[in-house]
Amino acid sequence: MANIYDIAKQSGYSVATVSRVINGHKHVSKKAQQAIEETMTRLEFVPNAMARNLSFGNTYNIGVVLPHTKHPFFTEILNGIIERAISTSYQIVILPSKYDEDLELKYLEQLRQKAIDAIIFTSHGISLETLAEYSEYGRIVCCEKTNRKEILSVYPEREGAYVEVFSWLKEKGIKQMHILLSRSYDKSTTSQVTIDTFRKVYAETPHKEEIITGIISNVDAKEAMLKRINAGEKFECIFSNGDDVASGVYEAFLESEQEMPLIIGQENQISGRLLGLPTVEHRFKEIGLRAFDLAVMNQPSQPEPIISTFIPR
Amino acid sequence: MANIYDIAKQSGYSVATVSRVINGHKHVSKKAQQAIEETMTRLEFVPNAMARNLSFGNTYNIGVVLPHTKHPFFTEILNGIIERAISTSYQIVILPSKYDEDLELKYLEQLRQKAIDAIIFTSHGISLETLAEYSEYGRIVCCEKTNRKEILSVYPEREGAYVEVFSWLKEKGIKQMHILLSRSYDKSTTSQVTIDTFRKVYAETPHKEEIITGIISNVDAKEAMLKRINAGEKFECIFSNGDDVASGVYEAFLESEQEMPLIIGQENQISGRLLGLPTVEHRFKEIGLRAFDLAVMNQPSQPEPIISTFIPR
DNA sequence: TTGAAAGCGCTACCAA
DNA sequence: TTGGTAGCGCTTTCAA
Repeated sequence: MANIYDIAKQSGYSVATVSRVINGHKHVSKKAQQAIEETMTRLEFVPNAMARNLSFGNTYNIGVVLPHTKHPFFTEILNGIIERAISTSYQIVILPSKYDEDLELKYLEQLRQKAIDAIIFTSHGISLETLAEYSEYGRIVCCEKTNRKEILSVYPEREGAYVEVFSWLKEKGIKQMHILLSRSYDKSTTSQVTIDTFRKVYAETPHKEEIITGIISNVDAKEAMLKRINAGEKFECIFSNGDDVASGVYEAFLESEQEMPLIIGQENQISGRLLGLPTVEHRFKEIGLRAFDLAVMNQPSQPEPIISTFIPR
Repeated sequence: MANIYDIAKQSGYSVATVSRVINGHKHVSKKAQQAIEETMTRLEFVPNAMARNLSFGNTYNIGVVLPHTKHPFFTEILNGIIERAISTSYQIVILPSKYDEDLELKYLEQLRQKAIDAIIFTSHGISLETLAEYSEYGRIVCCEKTNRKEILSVYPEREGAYVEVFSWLKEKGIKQMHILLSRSYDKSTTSQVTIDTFRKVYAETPHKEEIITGIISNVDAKEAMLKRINAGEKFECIFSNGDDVASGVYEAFLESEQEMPLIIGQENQISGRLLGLPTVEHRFKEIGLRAFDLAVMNQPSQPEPIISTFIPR
């Protein structure tokens, strides 16, 4: 593979001039430019990306930390990021985490090693303190509300929509409610908002046994519900964390021939529409679009809410 | 940021020895190792990833070309790739293409520029000839059946399942069939297999008007079907390219209060299960797992089929 | 407008 | 076991 020295030698100019041509800089004579370009195409020269990055000091890589890809929160944010990246010179590097703190730390180290220019945490197992510590090595954006100024933030503003849902349910006369969550209250701000909003609207704390965590997929939901149904538990209303999840709940009741409770979904997915379930629409893709902008831009910014809406059905 | 020279100076050893410690090489005294490691932690030193890559001559980046992320074929393959990559030292770089040949060429150039070590095409707009030409710069794997030995290949073997589907439909007495496709016959091997298998089983060529292309999402399907229903077209059976797509078809008929035709889905998605539609299960995730292995390994290999199965309902 | 040479930060060969 | 130094391939400053 030809390198810049070969081009210099064969064209009769210096590497400095060749470099100028490569980068389209001024102060190169027409003659030199033509000779060099001719030589480059003749030798099928392409500049080595790594070497350029080393010289420039940046990588044009944006890392995206994903715990998994089983929930639209993550896949939709990723889609937004990808869509936004396509017309830029930046590339998206996937950093799968499984919420593993060691892995997340490894990725933060990559920021320090300048293997990536910026990092987007769609979610994080590691503490915000630790994230903040690494912000000196590159931009860090987080898809949750955080008030630390070192961390850029764009997040779904769920509370308004949740207030609507719970008020709607209360008005309907719903007394008992099961809540399906992906992660526990102490680990997830989403879980916190959900429960806190319930508490606010209903003016009571949900029973521990009525909060079911560890539910991510349709199958998780179906299995968890079947178990409880078979144990004789009764259900009036189920507030789930996704339409696909809600469908799993629906299937569990259908299969065990129990009376169908009122099921609420989220994400406005196809499954929820087919079953006619009320749902909450979150604009995750927009969060991705915005997260990319924040990762690339240099200005600090306020946490940016992206508003969710309730879709009754 | 401290570099290897700083460590050398402060620890009293040379950069060569520091490098040996970084890479865990032999022939370093306990004393030297301790002194150097102490200095590294004291100065918060981390080796620069770009510089190492430049020296080593590889990047540990695998590029994955995705036309879009609206169909499980792409998202599931990507999931498989990610799952497989997580325990390796390789990273996944997303290369969105929209089937745009210029973009795809740009990505192949990155292979030449050594910005990525290997590239996986989940699908391609560019010709196999061109792909083959670039194979000298890095491993190229393609998620479709190709007989060129320069290109590694792992693909869904659909024909067997399609024979089953069409035979099943024929036995049921289905005479007329509409076929929904993502891309046209000449551009997509999937479309070719679909139509060729229909032809084989039914011993007749499908009517041009009964082949509907450009259908990728649920919404595409719903809109296309509504248009045709409103134009007075009649439907006996619809073979679609996905359960979510099939659901769009279902919704169109439901909305326009027409008699529901027999609808066949694919991908075994939640939506198809909820509607009780027959479907074809493709093991896309496995294709992703395997594609990653091929991209990382150095041995050439035969095209590898991953068998699809028909799920009647 | 051009070129020499000093970076960028690290690896690995060859001597010692 | 160590160190000197020539790479890896490119950019950029400083002189000319």
